[in-house]
Amino acid sequence: MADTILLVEDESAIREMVTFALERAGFSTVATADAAQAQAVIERKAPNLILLDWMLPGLSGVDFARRLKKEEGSRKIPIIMLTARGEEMDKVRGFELGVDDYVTKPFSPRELVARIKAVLRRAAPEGEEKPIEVEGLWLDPVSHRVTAGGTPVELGPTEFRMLHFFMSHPERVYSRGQLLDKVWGNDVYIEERTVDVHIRRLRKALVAHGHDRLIQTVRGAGYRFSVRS
Amino acid sequence: MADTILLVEDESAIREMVTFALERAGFSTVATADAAQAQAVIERKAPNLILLDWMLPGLSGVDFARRLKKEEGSRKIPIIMLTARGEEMDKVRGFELGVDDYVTKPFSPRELVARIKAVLRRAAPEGEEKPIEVEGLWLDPVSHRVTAGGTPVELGPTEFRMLHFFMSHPERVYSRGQLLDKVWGNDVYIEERTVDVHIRRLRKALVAHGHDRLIQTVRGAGYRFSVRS
DNA sequence: ACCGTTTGTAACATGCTTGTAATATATTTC
DNA sequence: GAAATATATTACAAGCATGTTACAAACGGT
Repeated sequence: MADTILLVEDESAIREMVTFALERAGFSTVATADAAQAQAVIERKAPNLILLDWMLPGLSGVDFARRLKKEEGSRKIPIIMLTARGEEMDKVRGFELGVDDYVTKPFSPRELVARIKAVLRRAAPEGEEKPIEVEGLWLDPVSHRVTAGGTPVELGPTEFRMLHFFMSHPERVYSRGQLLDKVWGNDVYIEERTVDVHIRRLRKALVAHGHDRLIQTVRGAGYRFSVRS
Repeated sequence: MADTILLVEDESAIREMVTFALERAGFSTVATADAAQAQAVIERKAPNLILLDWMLPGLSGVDFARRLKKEEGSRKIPIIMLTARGEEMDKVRGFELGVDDYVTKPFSPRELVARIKAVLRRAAPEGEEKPIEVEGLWLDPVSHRVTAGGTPVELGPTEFRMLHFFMSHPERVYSRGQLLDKVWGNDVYIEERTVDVHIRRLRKALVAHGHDRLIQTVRGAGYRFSVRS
């Protein structure tokens, strides 16, 4: 679930400072010193955002950014440029390249983190998610609300995500492992039995209006959300 | 939230002069030399106003303005044309394009800033003028006043903007980060937890008439303004 | 320059959520 | 029918998200 940030910066002092700040802010970070290494990381790890130093040995940050924005695989990854003071005048050129934001050195860790979050927020599709309905059970992703026959259903965050996933993928069995991936995130280390507990909590919240029957156990396989009994 | 002005001007001397004047007047500015670069900046930064030179290399200012007023994404951005003396006769044509004002070279920085402010003032109140009411809670953007059941509610500026935003976007969850973007502005970098404090202040001001229940916490997601409990 | 107000942050308090383990119940297998 | 296996249920403590308060810096008007 944690976003991965790739930092491309040749000065090791800045690299360490930034890495430390990002890790503390809950990001997963990878740091490289030049474009070549960075390219390898991008292909292997598919980072969610790239922090790119303006001046780099070998291929410059500007050229590298241009190349990234041309390649199909990396075009959509947001880029934040790290520039020194005197380089500010070239901002236009950067924006023309499709760079998403700039941070001018020296910068505070807080500002950097805030800008990263802002860019990630803007990059994320502000989904026009429509409410889902099944047999009088409504789930509205926008208002983050669930109602059964008009009356509100109280759900914890995990149960909400789980129900949301189930309702958008009905009539299909998911193993506990798959549910951990889909509902919790790709890189979590949790007991598979824990899924049972959350299934229980979800059913408990739905039982008042009889909607718990929609959450079905498939013995030996996992769970399924289905209208048919 | 400082307004961002995009300047499109091919003469670098004028570009620097105007940039300096605008920065000193508290605007955030981006300058480009031609229409192609400007287009990129518009898409990235969504400036609040565009200063457009009448004569430009490549696509002329007139043609560029026409295109901007045709595109959905840029139609609403006000445009001020920079013209030399002899070109005044064409003003009529320009106003037909939907250009908002003209400034004739040579102009004083003071005059330019004044015109920009005037245009922004005229453009800003776009439909967000009417009072909003929810369950006896009134917010009037014009008089900048809030009343609950007839009696006035004391709010700080930030709380007012926040309530205004909430009341015009009800039944929808906003994360702390989104609220920072929407209520504080795009270029401000503040701790997300600060949102909590302002939520608290807003609730405190509304509690006297029981309207604090409209500001709802959605655990793990953010806050929501909603009539329903 | 002064004073009251507003604002952002830190620190502390509180309540909910969550993952796990332990126990109970159901289903299959032999 | 007993053992083996799979799922259901419950209880709980540790962690985490949010609520709340206090305070100092910044701001705005005079």
